[in-house]
Order: sequence, then C-alpha cells, then structure tokens
Amino acid sequence: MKSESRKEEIIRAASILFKEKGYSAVTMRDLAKAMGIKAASLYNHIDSKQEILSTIIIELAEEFTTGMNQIVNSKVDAIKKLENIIDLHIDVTLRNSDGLASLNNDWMHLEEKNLQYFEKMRQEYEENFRAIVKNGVDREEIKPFNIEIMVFSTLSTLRTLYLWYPKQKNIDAEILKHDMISVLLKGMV
Amino acid sequence: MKSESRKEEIIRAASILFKEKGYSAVTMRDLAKAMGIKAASLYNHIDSKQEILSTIIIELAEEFTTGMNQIVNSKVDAIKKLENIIDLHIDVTLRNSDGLASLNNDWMHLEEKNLQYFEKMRQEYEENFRAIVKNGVDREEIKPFNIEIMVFSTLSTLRTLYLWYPKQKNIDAEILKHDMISVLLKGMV
DNA sequence: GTCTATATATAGATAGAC
DNA sequence: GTCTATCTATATATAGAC
Repeated sequence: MKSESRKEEIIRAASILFKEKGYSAVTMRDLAKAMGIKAASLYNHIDSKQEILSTIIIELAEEFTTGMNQIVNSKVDAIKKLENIIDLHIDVTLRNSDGLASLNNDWMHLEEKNLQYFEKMRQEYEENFRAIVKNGVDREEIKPFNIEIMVFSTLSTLRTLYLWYPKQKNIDAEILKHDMISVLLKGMV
Repeated sequence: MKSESRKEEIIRAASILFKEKGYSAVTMRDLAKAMGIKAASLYNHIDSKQEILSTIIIELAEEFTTGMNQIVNSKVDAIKKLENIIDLHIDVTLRNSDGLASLNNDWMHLEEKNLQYFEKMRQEYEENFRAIVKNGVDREEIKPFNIEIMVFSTLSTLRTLYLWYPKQKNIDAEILKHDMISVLLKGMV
C-alpha cells in the first residue's frame, strides 16, 4: 500500500524542480534531497521517475480537456467562450503553475502510451479552440483576421501564463482575468 | 586548428536535436549519429557539449540585443517601434527557429559566466520593450491597459513563434508580419 | 518509511592509432 | 578528421536490514 499523501508531496516537489531545470536534468538524488530523504526511499512511494512526469502532465491535460468540453457544449456566443477559456487557463495556472512547466516543455519525454494520449488531447484542444474562433468569425462576432494567427497568438500567451503570473505580486486573479480578456480580445473584436 | 565550417554543421545539427528533446536529453552519441560520425570525433571540432549550447544561445541573444538597440535609438513613434520589434522576431525566427528553442528552454543550463551575460541581455531587452510600451501609453498612442499584461502577452507570442511558424506552410513572411502586427497591436491601439 | 549497499547502464570526455 | 578503446562520473533502480 502506498501513502497517497507522501506521493503527492513528491510530485509537488518534483514539479518545482522540473520547472527549474527540466525533467531530464533533474535526478532522483536532486528530488530526494529536496524531500530530505535518500533517493532509494522515493521508490517506496513511486514506481519510476517517468511515473512522476506522467502524473503531472496527464492530470493537467485532463483538466484542460474537461474544461474545454464544458465550454464547447455551453450555449453562449463565441466571445463568451473565449472569455471562459481565458478563465480556465488562469484558474489552472493559479492552482498548479509548476506542473504547467512540465506540460509545456517535457511532454516529449512521456512514454509511448501516455505520449499518444497527451498528443491526442492537445490536438483536440487546439481544434476546439480553432473551431470557436472560426465560428465567431462566421457569425461576425470576431474580426476576419488570419484565423491561425489569432489562435496561435492567444494560445501562446495563455500557455506561457505559468512563467509570468507567479512573478506578478500585485495582480488579483479577477483583475487579471478582466485585463487579459481586454488585451487578448480587444484586437479581435 | 578547428574547421569552422564543420563546427557550424555540428551546431546546426545540435540545434535540431535540442529543439526536439532539450539540451539535457540529447547525448553526444545522439549528436554524433545525426552527423554520421562517432562521438569522439566531435571533440576534434568542439571543446564540450556546453560550448555548443552557449554558442547557439549567446549568438541569438546578441542578435536580439543589437536589433533592439537600433530600434530604441530610432526616431519613430512607439507603434512603429513595436512593429519593428515584431519584424525583428520574425526575421530571427526565419533564420534560426531551431536555435530559438534552446534560447527559450535551455538557457538555465548555461555555465555561470554565460548565464549571467544572457540574463543581463534578456532583462535589458524586456526593460527596453516595457519602456517603449510605457512611452506609447504616455503619448496616448497606446491604450491605457495594464502595461505588464500588454508586455507579457506580446512578448510571449513573439517568443513562441519558433514553434509555430515552421509548421505554417502557406504564410509568406511579409503577410505574416502584416497580420501579426494587426492581431498583436489592434487590441492596444 | 528510510536506510546502506549495490547492480547495471550510460553519460561526457580523452588517448593514441590511422 | 575519424576511429577504437577506455576512463571516470553519475544516472535509475533494486535488495534487504532496521
């Protein structure tokens, strides 16, 4: 029987180290040191270094997938859907900005099965995002700029929030949401 | 005596591998295989794996620094300066999108001296960017949104171009520049 | 749940022949 | 300029004592 709570501590510590140096550059000894134990002791709680990475990434990817599916199925206009997507990214970033570093930079180190699962989720996320923008352009809610550029510029900003937001001391989440919506959408609308 | 041209080939091959898996996950044997030689042979052209990384990153960082300094010292309004910064990023991305992966994701693996040099250049770049936006807001050329959010959202998009642009088959550089300026700036102006 | 000791693999880098 | 052979360090992971 594995202690879930200890495992979660390890995953949290690993997320921080992976954010600082990347998955490949962090050793099990580094992680053990951060936990105040020896490397061998880690294996009483986790099966492998790979398991830590996949737990971090897959959990977050599933959060985004669930959130996006709810937004896609909601009966609101395209602008409101984009606002809800911005909210989703800010909420996830506030809850686990360290883990998002692995999702963004170390997904390619996932093993075969999880790699495929992750790539499928990421592709579907992007396609849902693109479809919302397209629909908004068709219904003349969004300006007819190049759709790929609008999708890319918005997503790239949302995906990089994990690097920026933790350094902002004086921005409340609600104010951030409001201002981010202005900056990201006012150019399109 | 080292053959510069062979060294450049190695650096180009390394940039591609570093982009795919990150600096730490690429071995000298991987790099040698990509070059069609043995790992030991690489050392006839380069001193260390670290030298490859620092060559890639410092060269690019200096390009951005030089470009930004020219823009800062030019006598044009804030909007035109931002347009020129967008051009700069697109030009550098077109010339060396692979190397930009290392600059963005592996700078923390630079050794002390180069790490400090890089971080200084990056900080000055951001400060120049912020000053241009601030000046534009003061002169009422740019809307008075939150400055940090405008700086972050624009820079995050420009910094991620290296991932996106190589996948776009049908976008000409001049059209990209024009549309990117629209999407990034129309929300601010 | 953590430890010491260790198995096994692989990393960056060098020596010296061709 | 490239090779084979190899040094030395360090990686992930396991076995078994406490």
